[in-house]
Amino acid sequence: MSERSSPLRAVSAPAVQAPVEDKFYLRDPMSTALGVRIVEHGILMLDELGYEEFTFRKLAERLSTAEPSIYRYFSSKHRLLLYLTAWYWSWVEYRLLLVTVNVAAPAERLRRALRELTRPITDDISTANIDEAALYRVVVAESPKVYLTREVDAQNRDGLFRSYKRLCKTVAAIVSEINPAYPFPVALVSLVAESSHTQRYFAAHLPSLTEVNGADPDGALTEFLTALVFNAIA
Amino acid sequence: MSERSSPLRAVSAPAVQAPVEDKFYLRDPMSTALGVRIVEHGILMLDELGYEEFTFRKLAERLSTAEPSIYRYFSSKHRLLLYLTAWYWSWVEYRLLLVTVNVAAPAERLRRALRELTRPITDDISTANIDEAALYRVVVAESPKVYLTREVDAQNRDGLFRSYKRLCKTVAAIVSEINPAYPFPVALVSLVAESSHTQRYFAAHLPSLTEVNGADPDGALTEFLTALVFNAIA
DNA sequence: TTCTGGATGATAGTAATACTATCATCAAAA
DNA sequence: TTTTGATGATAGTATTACTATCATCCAGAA
Repeated sequence: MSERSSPLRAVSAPAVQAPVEDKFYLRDPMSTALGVRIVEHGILMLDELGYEEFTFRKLAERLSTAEPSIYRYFSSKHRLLLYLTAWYWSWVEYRLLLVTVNVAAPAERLRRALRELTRPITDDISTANIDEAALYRVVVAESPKVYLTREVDAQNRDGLFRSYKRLCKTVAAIVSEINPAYPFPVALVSLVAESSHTQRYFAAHLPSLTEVNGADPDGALTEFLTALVFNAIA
Repeated sequence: MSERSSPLRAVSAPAVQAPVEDKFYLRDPMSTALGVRIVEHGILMLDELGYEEFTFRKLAERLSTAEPSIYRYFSSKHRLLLYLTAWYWSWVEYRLLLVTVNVAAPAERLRRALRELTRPITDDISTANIDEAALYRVVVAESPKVYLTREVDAQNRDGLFRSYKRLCKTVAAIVSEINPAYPFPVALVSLVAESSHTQRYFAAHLPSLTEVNGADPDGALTEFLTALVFNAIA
């Protein structure tokens, strides 16, 4: 056993034993060396192959282990993706809190929060074994698949979307601070969160569906969505 | 052979032989009785089972035919979904043009266009054999899966997303008419088109991610997105 | 009327996927 | 030293996503 703890816990609630997190996996992948490699190379292979082509058999081959060993951690590749996206949202929330804490003016806090929400995540040394940039690409290309299934309701009941919902609620609270009368704060934030991924995907694959494609696409996207929010709540 | 023509052609370009449309299917489903039943019950089964659980084998059983007969029309269930979503966007564009033609004021034209873009589609007698309401639910729950695959680029090259792109371009032109300086007209429209589905899905399955959930959710969604657009381009 | 082509039905088969079961091994904690 | 828990290795199942083949059947041309 290693001394690593689950990234979900590390990021969001280090000291608390959150029983709900266990629903993502059968065995905490961050508690063993094999588990860490499953997450690490799971991200890389999802990035390389895409969700549909990715299989546990291929991952097992890459890790020189057997398929059942992976199933001991995650009951399906869908659960692995669910785990990775939850990790991603927790990580975004962590960074978002970092840059907004101690900022008095709510407008500036919102501006910073939106920047964290809409910019791509590049690799970060603070998380060993996790290629953040690859994870970000996986989230952009695959994350809607975690909730667009017939198991959403059951999985939502199990708390598997908690980190995403909490993040949206956090940012929505800033919106309401600025304009308490605005009737759609959470919808506005979840729209921005989803759209930042969708528009980036469009820019890469269906470029005629977006203008976010010039010299500085990242800056343009943040600018586009930030203006959208501030104009909506003005 | 029946006298029906492809709905894609019927809606978007009745008189033109559009060679590109053929890429959706191996044989035009609207040219035969079996083809029509495949589309008709394909929609119903996708609505009932969801994309993942839906298979051509189950559809064949329901139609009292054999699996290979369906493969003669569509090379995969993904192609069927692609065909259905293209049909959906063509249909939306048709209705949108109906309610905006002969409206002089661009602001009013945009308002009407956004209403068509964001409201749910209910059944319509003008399309026999097509349950529009079921198709709409399928599009809301499954449409991102048509482009979130590794085949997007090839399929985009084949013109399979043409109807969606044309619709966004059409509405974006109204936006530019109102404010020629607005830098993101197409992005704004594709964002609204996607978000109208996403927010509706959230309302049904992840309700804490949106406020579009009260007494009149349809009205609230249209209002939310319309205000977003007009404030963005003001 | 016969012929013929195009659509369908029926059956079979394949490679791969998404798992599950079982048992032996092996290292470390108790 | 015993035992626990993780892993390795092998095998097997049901289902999926197709493909191949051939017989039949009906409508329209000759």
